[in-house]
Amino acid sequence: MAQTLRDRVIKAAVRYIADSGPDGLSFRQIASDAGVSHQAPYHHFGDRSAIFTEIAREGFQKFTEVMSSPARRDEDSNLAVRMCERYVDFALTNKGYFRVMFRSDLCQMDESPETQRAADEAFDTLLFAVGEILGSSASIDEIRVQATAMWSVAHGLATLLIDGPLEHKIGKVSDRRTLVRGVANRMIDGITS
Amino acid sequence: MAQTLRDRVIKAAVRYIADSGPDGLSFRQIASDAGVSHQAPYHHFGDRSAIFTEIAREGFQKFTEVMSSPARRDEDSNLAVRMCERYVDFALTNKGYFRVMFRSDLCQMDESPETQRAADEAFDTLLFAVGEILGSSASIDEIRVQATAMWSVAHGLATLLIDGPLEHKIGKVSDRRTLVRGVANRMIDGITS
DNA sequence: TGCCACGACTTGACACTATCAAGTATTCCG
DNA sequence: CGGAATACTTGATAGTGTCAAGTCGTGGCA
Repeated sequence: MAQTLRDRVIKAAVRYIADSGPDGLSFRQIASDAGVSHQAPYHHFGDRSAIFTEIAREGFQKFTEVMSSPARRDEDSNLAVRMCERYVDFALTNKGYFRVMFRSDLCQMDESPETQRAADEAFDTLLFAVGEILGSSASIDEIRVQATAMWSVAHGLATLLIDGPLEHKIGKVSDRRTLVRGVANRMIDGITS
Repeated sequence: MAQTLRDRVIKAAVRYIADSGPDGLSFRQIASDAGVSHQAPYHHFGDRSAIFTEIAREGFQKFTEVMSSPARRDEDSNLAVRMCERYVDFALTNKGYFRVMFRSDLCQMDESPETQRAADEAFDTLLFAVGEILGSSASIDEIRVQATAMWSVAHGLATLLIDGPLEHKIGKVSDRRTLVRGVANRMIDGITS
């Protein structure tokens, strides 16, 4: 099954970003790796930032799928902990996407309703989960603050693990799962108390 | 008082990063803005990544100062909440530094012991604070997990506010301070319970 | 069948970038 | 006085994003 050039370009870009970050990404390099002229990718993506925007869109889509899938047996039974774990897992196994998704300086959301919508959908799954955790008695405002808290802790942990000095600071993170559950549980105690 | 070219270059770079992110930063543009030849900055910083490394070093230094300064009257009396607030405040008022400090793909810590040390020192102030919060009965492991949790929530909140879609998602963050305190308090409830 | 429009790509050019290499001018020190 | 170090400059090279103008095949329609 022949992959289109468009797909190959995105795939190569995501791989590169996962390895070396988005900054040094070169359209021309990717084109030459794919064995096409330097303008071929340009035909599929208006400009350099467009490919980031598209990667973000796909990323949010994958993210939503992961976050809203039914619980598996090997996952924590607590919804909040599970969300946290999935968030971090997603980030670490999809570095190439994750590193782009939250970079408003890279991708121009305002020019891509599709990416905007994908991001909204992702956040909605989070809001929905927090609503379930807090129960029907919680106010909208309360849900928003709690969702922000949950999002923050998962996002912070993920970014610190990916790009930050966390590993270097707390010693070898030999068992990431335990760390994530530990952190999430502290958080959850705060939320549900 | 004549600022050295080195200082002017860093200042201009930090300002640019705060406005537009680190990616498009151009050595040559900065040089020409400063009215010097395109190689002048190159003389002070071995290469492009060296300026990021230096910005990170200064950033961590400022960060440590902010985090370890004595409590002011207008700050929250709870140490954990105060640390959280300061963290986010620092990030938002020092975007140019913050955007670089945690980007291991941009600055090569491993080649700069000074930056490495500055980062270590920053984390130590955090560990110290968590130690105080938990009291002397807490184990080292417990302190590390709690410190990671606190760091994660503050870091996540800060990055989401700076680069992320948070503002767009939870509506206008009209009173950031209230949001940060709200989030921090949820976290703290978890930690101290 | 003939034609032509359009998508997918190529080729060429331009301005811009980081970086290497080799200058120059000043200052400070033995 | 000499020379080494410091703080630059000028010049050149390779690589970059992007504009503009091709080419080439395939599908649809007369």
